[in-house]
Amino acid sequence: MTMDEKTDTKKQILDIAEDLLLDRGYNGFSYKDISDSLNIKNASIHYHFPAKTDLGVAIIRRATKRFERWAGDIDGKDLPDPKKLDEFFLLFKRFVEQKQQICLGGALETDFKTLPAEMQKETRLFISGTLTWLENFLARGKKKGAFDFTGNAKDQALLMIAALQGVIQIVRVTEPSNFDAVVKQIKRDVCA
Amino acid sequence: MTMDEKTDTKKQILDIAEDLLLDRGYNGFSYKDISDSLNIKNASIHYHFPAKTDLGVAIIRRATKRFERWAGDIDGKDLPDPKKLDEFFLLFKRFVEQKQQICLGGALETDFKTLPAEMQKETRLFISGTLTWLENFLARGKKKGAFDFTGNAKDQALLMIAALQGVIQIVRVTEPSNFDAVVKQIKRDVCA
DNA sequence: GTCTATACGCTGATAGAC
DNA sequence: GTCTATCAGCGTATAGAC
Repeated sequence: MTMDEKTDTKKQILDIAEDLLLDRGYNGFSYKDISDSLNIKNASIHYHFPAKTDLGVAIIRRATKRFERWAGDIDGKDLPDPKKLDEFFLLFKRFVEQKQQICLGGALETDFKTLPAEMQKETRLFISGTLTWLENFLARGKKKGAFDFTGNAKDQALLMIAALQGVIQIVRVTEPSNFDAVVKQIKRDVCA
Repeated sequence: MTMDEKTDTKKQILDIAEDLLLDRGYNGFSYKDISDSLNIKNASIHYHFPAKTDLGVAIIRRATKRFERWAGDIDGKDLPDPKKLDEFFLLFKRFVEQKQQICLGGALETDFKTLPAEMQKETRLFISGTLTWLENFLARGKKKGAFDFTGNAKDQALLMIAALQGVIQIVRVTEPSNFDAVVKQIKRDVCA
């Protein structure tokens, strides 16, 4: 009922499209996949998102805002830093558990060279937002003594996100337990 | 001139297709892309590889054999283990440096759910070959005292390959130097 | 907002001449 | 081995009725 509330259909399209993107990559799904899934016609999708690029951009922007909200929440919470880090891991673990999907960053980076310019731009914003948050979180935690790792926070953040993104993909062809194995290994290198 | 020597065209097709796969993903290139690049017609590609699946399988099998050859060479060489590890990192670094491509494993895992069954099978073989080699290499190195890391060799191998695969993708949307940053960070955690 | 109808290029693929 | 010709189906996308 609020001013900026999305129509139900528009939100459903976004949800299904995001699901398909994490499942099959940007070039692996079509408007028909979405319309079939919603029992509507492909032309209806074009009403809400004139071109596939618009849909792609909308998915990334929504995910960016979602992460910013999550980060704001976490930063405001009164929790020990290692617990907060676990929450961060959980963000990735959900992909593995539910549907063996991959994370948005990995999906977009893999298809990067085939993406329209606007999507490439949004992809960079999404990634740098995640990296920056983790870097700052780790730096503050190290100063407080909650974390203890070698090297600077930026490199450590990079290693962690790269590893999480990578295992999620590897899990698809090996076994789900590999995700926890990597998390365990990361924690050993980072926790005081 | 030898019995099993490939025709020149067949090899060129394989080379270009592999290049496109690492650049754009399996669903991001077509027979036309290959034929244009070779100044031949798309029907000619079908002579060498009747279906795209055949081409995909051939790419993975060749990469698997290539890695097995590399691993055999390295294992036979008289080099200190850390130098051998550097050679392994170099395998990944080449992708970043040359064309900002991603590694074969990452490309196939991302598209995994859209791949034909035979390609899925070959993908699993390729990945497990790489993981197994690194695991054994790290285990032997630790026993010798060349490496010193916490946790078991299997988890450490997983973390390393996941991180390498992940940064290669992240580099596409950030900066190439991030690859070296992650390698540096890994080495700190693994070298004695 | 959703529909029908339609455009049109690209995709993987085949038949058959050279 | 490579070509021409051709195919059916799918992809994104638009026009216009309801």
